[in-house]
Amino acid sequence: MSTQLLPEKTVERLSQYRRVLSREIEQGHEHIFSHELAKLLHITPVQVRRDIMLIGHSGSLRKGYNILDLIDMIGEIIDCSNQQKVAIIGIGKLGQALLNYLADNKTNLVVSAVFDNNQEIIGTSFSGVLCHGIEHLKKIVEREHITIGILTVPPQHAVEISKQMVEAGILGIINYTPVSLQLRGAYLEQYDVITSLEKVAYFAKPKNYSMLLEMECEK
Amino acid sequence: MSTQLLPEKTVERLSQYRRVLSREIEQGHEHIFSHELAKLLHITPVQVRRDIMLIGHSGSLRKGYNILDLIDMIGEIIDCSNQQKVAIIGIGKLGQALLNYLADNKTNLVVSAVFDNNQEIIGTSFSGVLCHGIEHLKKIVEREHITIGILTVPPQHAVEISKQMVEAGILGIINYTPVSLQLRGAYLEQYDVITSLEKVAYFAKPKNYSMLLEMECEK
DNA sequence: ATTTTCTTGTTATTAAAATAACAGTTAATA
DNA sequence: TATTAACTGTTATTTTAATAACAAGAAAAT
Repeated sequence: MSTQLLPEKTVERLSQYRRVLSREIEQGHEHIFSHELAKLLHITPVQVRRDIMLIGHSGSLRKGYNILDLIDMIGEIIDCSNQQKVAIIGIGKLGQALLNYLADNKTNLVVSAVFDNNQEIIGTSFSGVLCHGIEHLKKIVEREHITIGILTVPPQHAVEISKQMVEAGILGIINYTPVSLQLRGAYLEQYDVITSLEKVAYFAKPKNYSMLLEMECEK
Repeated sequence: MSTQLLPEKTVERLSQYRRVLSREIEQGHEHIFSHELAKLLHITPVQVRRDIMLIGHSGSLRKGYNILDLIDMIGEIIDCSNQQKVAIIGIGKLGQALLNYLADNKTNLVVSAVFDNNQEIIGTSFSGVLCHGIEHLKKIVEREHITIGILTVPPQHAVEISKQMVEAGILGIINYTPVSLQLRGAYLEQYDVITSLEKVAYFAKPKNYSMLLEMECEK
């Protein structure tokens, strides 16, 4: 277990390594080379080796990396031995979609509660997870030891509810609303749907895309 | 209109500038200072000025930037004068959620078609957009001059359908499936739901979060 | 008129991430 | 036993992004 923080991008890739590695295990593979893992994710072997170096893992020289060991190691780094619990706040279309994603993909993160303010759905279950009224946020987060929150409420409630989440003891929030938040007391990750689409729009414009291609050729 | 490619991060911020600037216009403001715009997005004034410099826009020294001019300029850069058209491929929960986002937020990107392979929903409309069978992708993309695609199909179809999208003439794809793609012929942006959640899990872990805070203090 | 204040625009520096280069090691091969 | 081939692990370099520093100019204040 390293005592230093890992670079953001490395953490992201570790998550992806783990996913493809589980598939390799299912296919009966025990070891994998850096160039094989790299190919699965369309990145370079050096990047794979560097990431694995940073987490302090070692491969063997002619067999590559032991897949199970690597999966375990990544698990300890990302989600600890004790599984972290997640809450989804705002269980509209996006919240439900994300819940399905988490159910389908095996991750050690488990959604323990969802919250909403729509009286009609409070008390019902989504993929087996009970929906609570938003007013019970603090109580249930504390009781269930939930540490991660997914924020998918309508934008006008984002600021207020994000504050409540931190007060309730949530340590990490991923904010899917198009509202820029600033929190102290919890790690915050923003994802802006419109922005990433507009970014694609910019780089996909023929003039810009051809400039990109030219730059790649120069290398 | 600059002839050089803008940095990715700048493009992302331009998208966000535009959104908050439209709100400023609605509130009757005509000009804005870099530090005001920065505050709205919780970034630094220098970054705002630098981005605006890169797109070749100028503010006035004591009044700041003319908001309408800036919005227009960003529009020309991101979506051209001629509105770009978007298709959503795979209109499950996530696809529908994204469609709502695009409808709610004003952006110059307009969803012109959605596609699915579920016979029951083909022919029905989502937020006023007709759902077509996936087999008509090429025909409709060509007819409607759609250039951007949002990929939200089940993972097992991601590779095959992404190829069809490029063949159909789509120039930019945002891939929400947890499958790593590599395309030639279109700009590709990946977004991995699980990965970003696992990243939050890592940095939210008390030991890691406190290291982050320490690093900020040192500055 | 002159000074001060506050802002933009731009260059210089630092930090983060990706890439390249290569040393070192093991197993297979001659 | 020596040699080659094919890896890993690590350091060095380059690229990209963010931050800091500051010159220059317009309005306001004196």
